[in-house]
Amino acid sequence: MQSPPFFASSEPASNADSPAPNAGAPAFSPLYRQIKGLILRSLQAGEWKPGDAIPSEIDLAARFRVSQGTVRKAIDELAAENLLVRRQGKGTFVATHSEQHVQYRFLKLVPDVGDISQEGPAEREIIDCKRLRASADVARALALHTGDAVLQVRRVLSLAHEPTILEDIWLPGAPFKGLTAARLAAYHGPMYALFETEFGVRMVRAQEQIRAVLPDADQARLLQVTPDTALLSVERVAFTYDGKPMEMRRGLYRTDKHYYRNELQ
Amino acid sequence: MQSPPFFASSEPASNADSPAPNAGAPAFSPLYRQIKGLILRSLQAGEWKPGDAIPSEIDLAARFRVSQGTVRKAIDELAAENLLVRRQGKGTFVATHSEQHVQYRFLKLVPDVGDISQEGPAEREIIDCKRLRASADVARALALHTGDAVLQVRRVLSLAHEPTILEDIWLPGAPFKGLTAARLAAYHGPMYALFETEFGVRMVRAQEQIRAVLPDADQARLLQVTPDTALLSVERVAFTYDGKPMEMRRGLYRTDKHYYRNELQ
DNA sequence: CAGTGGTCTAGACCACTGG
DNA sequence: CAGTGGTCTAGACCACTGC
Repeated sequence: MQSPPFFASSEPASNADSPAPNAGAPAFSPLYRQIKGLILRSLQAGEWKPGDAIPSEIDLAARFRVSQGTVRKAIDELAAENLLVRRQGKGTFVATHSEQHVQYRFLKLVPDVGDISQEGPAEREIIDCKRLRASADVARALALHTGDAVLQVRRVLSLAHEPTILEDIWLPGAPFKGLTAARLAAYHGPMYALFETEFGVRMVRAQEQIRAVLPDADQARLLQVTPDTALLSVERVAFTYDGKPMEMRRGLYRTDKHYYRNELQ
Repeated sequence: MQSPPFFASSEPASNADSPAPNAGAPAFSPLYRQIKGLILRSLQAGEWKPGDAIPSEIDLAARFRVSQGTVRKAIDELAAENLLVRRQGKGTFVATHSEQHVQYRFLKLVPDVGDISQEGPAEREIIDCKRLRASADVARALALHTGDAVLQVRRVLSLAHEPTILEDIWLPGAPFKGLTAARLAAYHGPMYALFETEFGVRMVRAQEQIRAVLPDADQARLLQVTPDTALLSVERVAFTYDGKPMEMRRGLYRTDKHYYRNELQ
């Protein structure tokens, strides 16, 4: 192997290691993080699509002219972030929302008794799907300007044949041009899988803000509860590879037969 | 370095890698996991206390007669699980709830504006602290029998001088013999830090079940809200090194000026 | 069987800490 | 400066998959 090739690279300074722009500190970045950044860039660029195998560690080591161990450490981190999935004997694959046997990776609601798979697939009903102008809140969450075009979807998910989740979803208009209620209704599988295959938008990370609220009349009716039923309000912003917010979602969860599960570590 | 020493070891089969007792499958366990198990055992046994430095990687490699890289991988996993903390140039330390600058590691409630440190330290008021017999629910959560002695604590935490969290805490009687309201009130710092220093109980992991509820009259009074205020119910079970549940806790959170924050990845 | 990821080793060198 | 964790390499071998 030759000397490390990327320290004086002509690559634009778009490393994935968020170097915290301190003018004074050169912010040492180890080689494996630079490799990680290059792999990430290939993922963003769509060189390998969700579900695909990426090249073997040996191939990547040759491509980047580093040792296999260095590639390995880069892939380790990407796998820990759920961007890649390793399968011994087979290869390393780009994570996808489609074929994951955990159908809803970001849905933390589980039934009091049994598990989510016993309830069968969620029944989905699209209540509404329209284009409108972003409110200040939505614009801020999606890093848009107030008044920019956004798509709003309202839907109800039923678990065990009981309406359980009411969601309002806001999407930036441009990347989701062509998304309609019909298309949503026709698609079977997680919404994020549809985003992947139809719009090339891959959600990799999200953060949620959870509160307890009482529903308004509309919400109560759609969830078939009385207006004095406390509900979980789950506000989510989801991000793509490059860290851009690409979805905002506000869910109202009934928690009479389910709970939001969280592991602390 | 000599040949790996632990494959035919006389150690009792208490590896940390949960070998899933399939009689048919020998369940290959790599060396670094066995080392991890041994380090974990030393942690459980109290060989190194929270806040202490553990021996250097070179020392551990010599002790276990493996390469530094193997020790390193074992420590990597323990650090990823927040049981150890690495500090370059200084050493590897046993994680503690005491001196962490994130004072409340397991508390995910954050203010709508600003951050938790701006609100100053939480004011704590012990409402009640008594010994009683475990109900069926509590016994199940703590892996006790119904009727076993447990300690129950009720307290209110105020953030920004406003009562925000009402907690009922149940602890198994035996390990917490001698814990009184006075002792709790006298201690400044996280309750889990007190558990560490005074009772040798170290919480390393927890899971929470979150629901939306309405308070009863007592609860509403203590939190200074009206009974029609929706609150977050956060039920937590916390575990020690050996995976034994050692605390059950039910928190009621006001979410009018705070929210429960969760990162999904 | 070849090809993949997974483990283990040994040694060199770097970055950071504190005396 | 010595001691710590952090990086990088190179090579050997193991475990798993699928042809």
